[in-house]
Amino acid sequence: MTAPTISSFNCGDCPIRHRAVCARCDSDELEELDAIKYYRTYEAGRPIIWSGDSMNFVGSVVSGIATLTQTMEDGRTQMVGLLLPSDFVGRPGRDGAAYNVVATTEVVMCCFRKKPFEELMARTPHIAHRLLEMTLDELDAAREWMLVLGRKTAREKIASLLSIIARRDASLTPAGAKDRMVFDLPLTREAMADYLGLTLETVSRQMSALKKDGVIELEGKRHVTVPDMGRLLEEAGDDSDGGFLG
Amino acid sequence: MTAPTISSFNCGDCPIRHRAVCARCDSDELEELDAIKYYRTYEAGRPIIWSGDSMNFVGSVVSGIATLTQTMEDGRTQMVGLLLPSDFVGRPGRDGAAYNVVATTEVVMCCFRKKPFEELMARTPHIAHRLLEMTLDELDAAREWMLVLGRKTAREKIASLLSIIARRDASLTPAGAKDRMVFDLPLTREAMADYLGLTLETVSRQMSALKKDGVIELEGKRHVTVPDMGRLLEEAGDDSDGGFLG
DNA sequence: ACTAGACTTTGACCCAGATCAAGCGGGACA
DNA sequence: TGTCCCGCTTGATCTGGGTCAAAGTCTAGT
Repeated sequence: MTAPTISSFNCGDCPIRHRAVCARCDSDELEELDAIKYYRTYEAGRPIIWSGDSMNFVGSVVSGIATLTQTMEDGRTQMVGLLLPSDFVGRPGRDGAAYNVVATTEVVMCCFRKKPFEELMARTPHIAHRLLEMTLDELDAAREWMLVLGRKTAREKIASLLSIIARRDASLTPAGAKDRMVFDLPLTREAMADYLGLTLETVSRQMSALKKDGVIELEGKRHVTVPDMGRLLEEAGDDSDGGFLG
Repeated sequence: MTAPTISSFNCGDCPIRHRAVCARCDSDELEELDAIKYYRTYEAGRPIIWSGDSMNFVGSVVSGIATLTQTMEDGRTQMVGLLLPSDFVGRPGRDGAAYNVVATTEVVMCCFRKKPFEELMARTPHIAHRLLEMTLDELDAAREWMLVLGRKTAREKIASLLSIIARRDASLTPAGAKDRMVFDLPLTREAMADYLGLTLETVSRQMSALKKDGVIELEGKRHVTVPDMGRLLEEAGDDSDGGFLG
């Protein structure tokens, strides 16, 4: 699966039809989007966009996981976004990319050339509106994340990240058992460290500590079981189960 | 100046007319906004909105400075937004406030009851569009801030904050001398600490260190002179003057 | 199976920044 | 004019997490 061969969806069958930037579109609008869209696949580890490059497209993640990162000249890097299916990449109205976007797993993107998309958006409130809603959600997530980065201990940071990933998985599997939770980490220890502003050694140590204390169970490095979600949320420093309601 | 007496602007004379959520509105749209707006003044130190409260209005900061903060049960607090004139408060489509909003100086808000504003926004692309643009800017700022919180040293954090404030002041005084810069800190040492994820003692020490090293000059506690902006940006760990271009 | 290489864990040590604890300075108010 | 209070500075000490170093483990490829 090395070649950038394109799978092609009819929008009606698209797995992110109801969550992406097109979620609110009616069939006419969808047809217009259909006319300017194209798919593109990126292998795991490949850059999708490099900071500073001029961007000629925007688009949605259809499948896979990508990260948004910022880097300082000396190499320190901070993840500033974790892109999941339906998340939007690129900023209408801006030319140069502000961040590095890298495929963590194989990623399929539904792309739109920037100019036509901007024009379409200008006359399609359904799109602009949905994009606003998604951006507000991202801003909320970023602010939650700022509390984690600025004020939480290493243990709380790890617990926070695990609960965020668990919560997201729960939203895909709606019939969630509230207590027990099982999922695979989509990130390496290093990526977790970049997410949380830690070193990978500290991430590893804290994972081991949480395991020793029975907060999580590990099978291999990536497969996580949380026997008691409430306990994990306490460890994260979030007031009890607020994270599920907020 | 204790009473919540209301000054009343004609929108045409409003100091934030061209930067706020109404920036793109034509005169008809402005009239509609005018019909549902009201002004409200908050004294320095007063809460504007408390996290969890249900919000019956949204609005713009007309003058003064307010902070957005998040707090953990044990009192650790992290600032997640610094609201300046023209910044928007509240989220259309959400009932409960997610953050504490507190007036740092005396603040005048131009408020809209939420329901009518949402209705107006739904049929006024100029408003929705401008709000999207502002939200994207805030998201960018939040991501910049995440790099500061996650990866910068205390000294770099202070230098970053100072350069952000200097940059903003420069944008109001467009004829900026590129090198030398003079401004007043709008924040206490404690607020700076909450902004940067530090303690107030560390903020104080790093301010002293930057002063000793000639990066800044201090007159009183709040009046800052930056003799060489390039130097400050170096100290912030930003690649030279990228901050002014980005 | 065997080896290569990437990812992870664990240990020993160190340091930036937190914590604890005095003092300082300047404005408001008696 | 004093004194109270709040914001700020500075010093002494402690510690969570970083740094450096060495093994362990999993997967893919030969």
